[in-house]
Amino acid sequence: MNHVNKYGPRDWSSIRSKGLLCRTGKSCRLRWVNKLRPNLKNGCKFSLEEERIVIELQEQFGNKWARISTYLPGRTDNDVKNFWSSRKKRLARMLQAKHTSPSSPLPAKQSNSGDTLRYLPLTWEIANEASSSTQVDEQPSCVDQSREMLLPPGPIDPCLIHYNPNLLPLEMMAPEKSMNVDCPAADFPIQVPFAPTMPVLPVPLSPESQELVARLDNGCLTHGFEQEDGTGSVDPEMMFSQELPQQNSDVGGENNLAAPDSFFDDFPADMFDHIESLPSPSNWRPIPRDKMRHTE
DNA sequence: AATCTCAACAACCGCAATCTG
DNA sequence: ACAGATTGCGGTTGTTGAGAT
Repeated sequence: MNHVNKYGPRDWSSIRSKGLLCRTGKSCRLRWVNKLRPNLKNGCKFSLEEERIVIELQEQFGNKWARISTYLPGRTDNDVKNFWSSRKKRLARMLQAKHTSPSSPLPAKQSNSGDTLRYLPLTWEIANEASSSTQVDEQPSCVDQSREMLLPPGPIDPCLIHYNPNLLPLEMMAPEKSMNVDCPAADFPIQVPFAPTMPVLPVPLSPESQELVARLDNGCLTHGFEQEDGTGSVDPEMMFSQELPQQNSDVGGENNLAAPDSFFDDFPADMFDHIESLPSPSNWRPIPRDKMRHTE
């Protein structure tokens, strides 16, 4: 932290050469990016909204985690990557389970979703099993163990997506805006690319369930997209090319306001004065052994 | 209470791009 | 133009903690 305060988040190799730490500059940088950097949402689970963003952007960008993370304030590429691989593992397990016992009923937890579950386009999952691994990667599970249900990335009901075309990736935002991220994610002071409106239902349902019901009501899962007036269908790819930010394809391009690299460079010199500094050794207190974890 | 399973997280590794002398 | 150093990114693996059995 002191090094970053003094030199900014670069010149990592000098940390080692100056004997400050025995770690490589590379791992110092990683530690900074993933843990020490200010305004990270450490310990916060991905909100439904963040999950949706990841799913959408992963489909568009592929495994460009760094790029995707620029749309998720407070999340690092590592966060996104870990989140995605967790989902992938879950999906793999579930597909396998389905394969080995196709007639076996769903676990009680999942069948709690009750009638809605049987409307899901299960052929979607099965079809993807035969496709390439990347294809499978891009198509997360409809059914989630820990949460009741998560839907495939597409098609998404356009009525539920309100994309703000003025949105810029986090790195492009003015520092004072991007530095103001609070937990939980639902309280974003910053707009995220997708902000769905949840339908109001008489029965208390989880947000996930509400979303699912909304989609089912619109028949979007099985019939693709419909125009707002209900006539005809909309090509999902078409829709995404319109819905997703044009500037996405320009990230790193010449139209950028700022490239990620220059992000910190543009900060005022005293910016890091506000970053919590390490306590002096005299203030260190012993950490109970069972609480000890990667403290550095 | 002990053990097992699994999701989440942290860190390492290798590669590619970029920078610098 | 070139080589070495540095930085950034994505894949992978190891660790931990919580919940289930």
